[in-house]
Amino acid sequence: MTPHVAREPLTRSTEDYLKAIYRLSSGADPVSTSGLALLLELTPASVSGMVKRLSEQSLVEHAPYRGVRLTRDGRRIALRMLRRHRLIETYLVAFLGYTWDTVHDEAERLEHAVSDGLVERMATALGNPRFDPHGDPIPDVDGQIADFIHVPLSEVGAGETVTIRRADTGDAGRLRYLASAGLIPGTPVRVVDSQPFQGPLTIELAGAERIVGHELASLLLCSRQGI
Amino acid sequence: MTPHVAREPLTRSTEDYLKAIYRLSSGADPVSTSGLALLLELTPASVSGMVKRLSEQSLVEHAPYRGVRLTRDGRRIALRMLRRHRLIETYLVAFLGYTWDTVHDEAERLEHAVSDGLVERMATALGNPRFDPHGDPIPDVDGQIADFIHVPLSEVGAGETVTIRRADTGDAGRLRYLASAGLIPGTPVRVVDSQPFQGPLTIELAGAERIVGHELASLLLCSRQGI
DNA sequence: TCTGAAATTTAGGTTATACTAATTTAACTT
DNA sequence: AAGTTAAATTAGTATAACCTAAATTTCAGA
Repeated sequence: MTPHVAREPLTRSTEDYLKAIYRLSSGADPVSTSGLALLLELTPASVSGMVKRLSEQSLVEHAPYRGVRLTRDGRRIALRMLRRHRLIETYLVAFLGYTWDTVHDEAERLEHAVSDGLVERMATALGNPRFDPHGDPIPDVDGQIADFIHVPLSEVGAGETVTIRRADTGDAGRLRYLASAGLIPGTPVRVVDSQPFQGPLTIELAGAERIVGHELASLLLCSRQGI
Repeated sequence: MTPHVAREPLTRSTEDYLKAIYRLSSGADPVSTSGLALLLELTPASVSGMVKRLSEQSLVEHAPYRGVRLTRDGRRIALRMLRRHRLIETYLVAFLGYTWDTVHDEAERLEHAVSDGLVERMATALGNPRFDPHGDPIPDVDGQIADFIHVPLSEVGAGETVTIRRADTGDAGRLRYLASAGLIPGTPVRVVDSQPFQGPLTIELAGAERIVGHELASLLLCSRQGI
């Protein structure tokens, strides 16, 4: 179905750049060289050079001094990496005793080494999950990705009930704390009170009330509807 | 316990070279450049260059024009790769539906990407197996590797009973055939008759008699004692 | 002991990806 | 509109690991 252009094999760097560009492309605005450099922990000069090569391979479109964006091919690869990453994380948590705050680095390396076949076997073993342990949606084989509206918990009005969907941080300390507090994806939460000016929230969670600071609440992305 | 020298991170090539050198070091004789080149599918010139670099890192000892052998450090790394490779193969077969003739390539890539932690989790999930699906012994965490005496089935005398331990080939066709014939590691076999001059063998396997050609019989390495 | 073939190493070149330093472009301020 | 600053690019260098071609070493047999 998907048209596969015969192309030179992807290097690890190529995969990392495409993934990073995808990650930074919220909305349609092009991604900046410096943003990429920051995320990839490289110098802007290195990014400039690599971006030029990626654009020669038609994986990105580059308007010099203006920014990069993914082409259709580039996006396809980025989504494939995202699927791999999230499925690997889910697999490690489900079958090998990892916790959601420790899977990232392992997945980061494995995603470049697994074959499509292995990824699909893992998906099957997991029952084709649609979300990873952090609540992030897993793209399907054709690159379709669930994209429902997320509201930071900090912006939910008092009285409203929402379901936690994602913890928008990679920080292990915060992730551990959130998990220990029961604030994990899939959990329904009712906001009892929300103080203004970066103030704390009072929430009802599993029948009990609890106070959450503004910073953590802003990381918890929630949805209003069910699944 | 094991003294770990702080050293620059191992590249994928380094790991592959050390593994290959280990593989070719049967006995104590040094390994030849051309042998390595053949196994790694590289030119001898490339191997020469890399061997020099490895010896600067004290991972091998190189006597120019004479051959290479692993140092203690080099051997430790080679055995770690072997453990990874064989545990990954075992895991893929046990948990993800792979067959013993299809795991090699996947393991070949994964062994460079997994962490020690993941390898040990897989080992635990498998109950710390001592042999992989091909019957090859898996080195333990300290690099100890089972090493019992192997006799090719073709050289077992009539009347003797042995246990198949390893299929000494990477050829998928042969592996598939052997499996379909029930000739897999762990299986006890009695040699009923053995014809001379590369002739076929008659064996008794699971109560039934069966004829096996000399070539395949020579690939089946067996042990005389139990486990 | 010499010699020539085979094995090995060295010399020099290529590619991918990084770096630093220098330059160019864009954008903001006044 | 000009000047300043921030961002991005180019220029030139480095490293790992490969290659081909040329030179060197080893060793077996005459």
